[in-house]
Amino acid sequence: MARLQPVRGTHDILGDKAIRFRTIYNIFRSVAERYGHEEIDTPIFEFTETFKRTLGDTSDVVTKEMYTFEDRGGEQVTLRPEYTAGIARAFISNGLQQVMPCKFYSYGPIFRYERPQKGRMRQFHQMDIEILGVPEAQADIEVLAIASDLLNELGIGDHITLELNSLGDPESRNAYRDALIAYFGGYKSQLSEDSLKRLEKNPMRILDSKDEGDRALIENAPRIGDFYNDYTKEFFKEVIGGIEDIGIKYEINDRLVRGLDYYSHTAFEFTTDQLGAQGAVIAGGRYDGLMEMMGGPKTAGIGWAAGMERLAELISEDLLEKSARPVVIAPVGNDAQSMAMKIAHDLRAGGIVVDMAYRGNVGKRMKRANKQGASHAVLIGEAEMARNVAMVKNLDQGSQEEIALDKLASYLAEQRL
RNA sequence: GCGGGUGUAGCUCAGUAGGUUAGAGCGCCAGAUUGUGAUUCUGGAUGUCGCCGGUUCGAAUCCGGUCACUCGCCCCA
Repeated sequence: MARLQPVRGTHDILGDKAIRFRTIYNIFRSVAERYGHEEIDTPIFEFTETFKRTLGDTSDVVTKEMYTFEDRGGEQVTLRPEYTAGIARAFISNGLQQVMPCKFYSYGPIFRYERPQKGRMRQFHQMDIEILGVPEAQADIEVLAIASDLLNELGIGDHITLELNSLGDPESRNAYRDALIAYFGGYKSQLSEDSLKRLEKNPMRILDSKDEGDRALIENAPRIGDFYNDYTKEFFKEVIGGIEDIGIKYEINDRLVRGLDYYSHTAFEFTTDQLGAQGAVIAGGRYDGLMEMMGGPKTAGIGWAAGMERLAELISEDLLEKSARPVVIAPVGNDAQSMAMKIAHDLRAGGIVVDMAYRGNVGKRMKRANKQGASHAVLIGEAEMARNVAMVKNLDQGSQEEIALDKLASYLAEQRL
């Protein structure tokens, strides 16, 4: 136990947890496909440069959280710390601007070297949604609608708040940025150490600070809404109107920001207060500047990522997909055993879930069948074999009946409806 | 990366003025019942007391370190 432990911040997914993951993923996929999204699966690692370019050299993810290593060929590669960069790269690599718009969904592991905590692991799983090539606000609305539908179908919509903001187009955003630098620049002596650094590299991130001294300053800091130009105002209005029309509740949070330059317009987070410090369950935004920054054609983009582990903690037991109850075959004696395998095979070919009670006397095997949650036990011994029948016991009712082997599949199929 | 809490059987946990072979419930295995399952009864195995080192005649218990989990900071999904 001490020796064979998993790497810090990684977990085995089995049992109840695996069922939760599967349940959530299936709902996610069905919602995404209903919106016309198709599956994309990009490699789990990329050239390190891909992430550095997209995430920026100042972000925490790039500067201290990436799993980066040199492969045997001397290439610097990185386990993906987020989805968007890989999908954007795939878009460019595959020349997908020819087939725009592209609506994708994806699911898989993500890696970040962070201090593990509840809801925060080093290998965790995200579901991802992206729309590429749609600069219109309709994409923003659809992407939010997918998130909202997903949460509702997971039965947790009521416990989650959508916080929404607009970062504006580049013009609005730059004006705001300058105003922030001017404002906080006047209080340098009062800013926390972290925020001082942000002032130079990423002034909008100061708004995220939880430092008490900072918070007082932030209270009176300029508001982004005052810097929106007409286009930005119109765009934001359209997004808000669109989600109101389909009944999505939201709260405007004008302190919700994304520090990186390629973000614009819509930014949002779905958060819950039920997971402690790690409250964001889905987060995303519009990144119209990203493709160009990566060296591709200028292409609008918007998307979000959802944390599988966090959602898995929130959903109710009732939602879980129960696996089908098996029919368990209990042979008695060596001859029956080989025949049992054949019978099992035939039943399985007919779509029936069949398990075997592998060993022991009849009592033991029945006990086994019960433990496996079987609906029926199929008993085959010498007496039955001689007459080409099987004894089929309904484990819920305790009744049993002799059934001819060639009728077994149809009998069970009917019984188990 | 910083600060606090925790670490005993597969699971949930008892077990401190340091004292023989470390406990309970659940679960697991076997038998009562060699052709009939959830009950019941009987019996059994649970284990480097997270790991390494120190103090001591003697450490699950005290001390130091380390690893992991956990809560907060940070960051985010």
